[in-house]
Amino acid sequence: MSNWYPKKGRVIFHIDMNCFYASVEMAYNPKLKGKPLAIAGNPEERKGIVVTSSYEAREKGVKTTMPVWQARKLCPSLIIMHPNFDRYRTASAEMFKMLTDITPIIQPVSIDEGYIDITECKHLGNPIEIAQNLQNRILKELDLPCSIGIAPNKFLAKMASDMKKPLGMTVLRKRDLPYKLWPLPIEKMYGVGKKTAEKLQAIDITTIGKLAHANVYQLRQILGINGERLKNRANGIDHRIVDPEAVNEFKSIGSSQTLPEDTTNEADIRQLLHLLAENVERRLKRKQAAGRNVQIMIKYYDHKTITRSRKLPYYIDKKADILMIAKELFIQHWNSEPIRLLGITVQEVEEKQYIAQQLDIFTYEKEAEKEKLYNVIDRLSQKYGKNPFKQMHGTNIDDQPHTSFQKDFLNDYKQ
DNA sequence: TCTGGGGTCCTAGGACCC
DNA sequence: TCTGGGGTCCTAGGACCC
Repeated sequence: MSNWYPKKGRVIFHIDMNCFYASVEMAYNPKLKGKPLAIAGNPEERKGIVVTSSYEAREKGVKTTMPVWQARKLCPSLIIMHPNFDRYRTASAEMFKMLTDITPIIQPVSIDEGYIDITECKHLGNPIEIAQNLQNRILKELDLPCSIGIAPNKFLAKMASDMKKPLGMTVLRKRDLPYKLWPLPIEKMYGVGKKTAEKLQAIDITTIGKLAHANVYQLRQILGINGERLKNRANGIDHRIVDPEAVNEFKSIGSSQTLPEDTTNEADIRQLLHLLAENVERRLKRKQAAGRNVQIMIKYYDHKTITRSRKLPYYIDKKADILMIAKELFIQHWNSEPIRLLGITVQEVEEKQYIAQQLDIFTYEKEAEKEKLYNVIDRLSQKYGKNPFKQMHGTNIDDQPHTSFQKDFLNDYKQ
């Protein structure tokens, strides 16, 4: 193991918290240590699946995304807890704060993992020492185990942190590839999922090493541009930088939920759409952002899923606006079959401070209102072949048969 | 008794303009 | 008369990750 920084090139860490949610619960309540523990969303309902589990549970075959009933069968003594997201967010924030004592070049990837670039941290010691100290500190002060991958780029650091768990520390340099990376089965490679693995296996690419030496034209043919990229990664080539800004550049904000049971009940559906729009509004507000594309997702009883979206000529962030578009899309595209899950996502999201510069706020609101009204009238007339304007402002809205959706929709608009 | 909820990125086809 | 091709935008779906 080299104790020296490379003469050229970077030194990247990938820090990966082990069984994060389960470990946080164990730090919080040490009596749970050494026991099979699973964190699962709504264990009593059908959507209850295992989100994370302790190593003791994994030994019994409990896996992430496994339905709770199945996990219980495999491990009758399994302790099941609801997720305490506030707890996890706090622990995560404390962990990331420790990283700032090493370098400001930090890129969080999710609540429990992130990259740092320590190329310019020679004053803190060699990479091994820095990693060791960090791992010890996280364990000592937060009572949380992590694995650290040390490599010249992000991809290798990511693969390295995965090689030893828990409390692992793995160096993966270019010269280590032939014996540390290449023997791994292709499906272990980051970026290769089930589908890609199947395609690669079909042409006898069964290990990362075989991918590293594969014909690039053949790869491009079956995987497109991604084939080339994967081959480069397998050869240890990855020029992506550790970007501290990336975390602020969110592009969409969505909320989705599985219903307690498959349904065609319009009241239930309407209620859920309200809830989803409210969630999205709240999270947009929290980020001081707005978006100009609304997408709905409908997953039917048979898991067939459709998405339908509409781009808007203005930015929105209010529940009523989000809901209006979502409902229109829903009415237009629901095929009346039982629904399992609904989702609303606002896309093309920008922080308001950047949007405000585009248009003076008065013009913006006026134009937006006008545009919205025209669009609504247009689409309603197309759909119902009547003059919807008369309905909206008329007195006899109940004279004609309306579905509850249409009524609800018009009510929303009048507000 | 199967299979959540939050995202990102890429592809492909059609509309439209020049 | 009967027709090219490039570029951009929009939409839908799919693959992948945690």
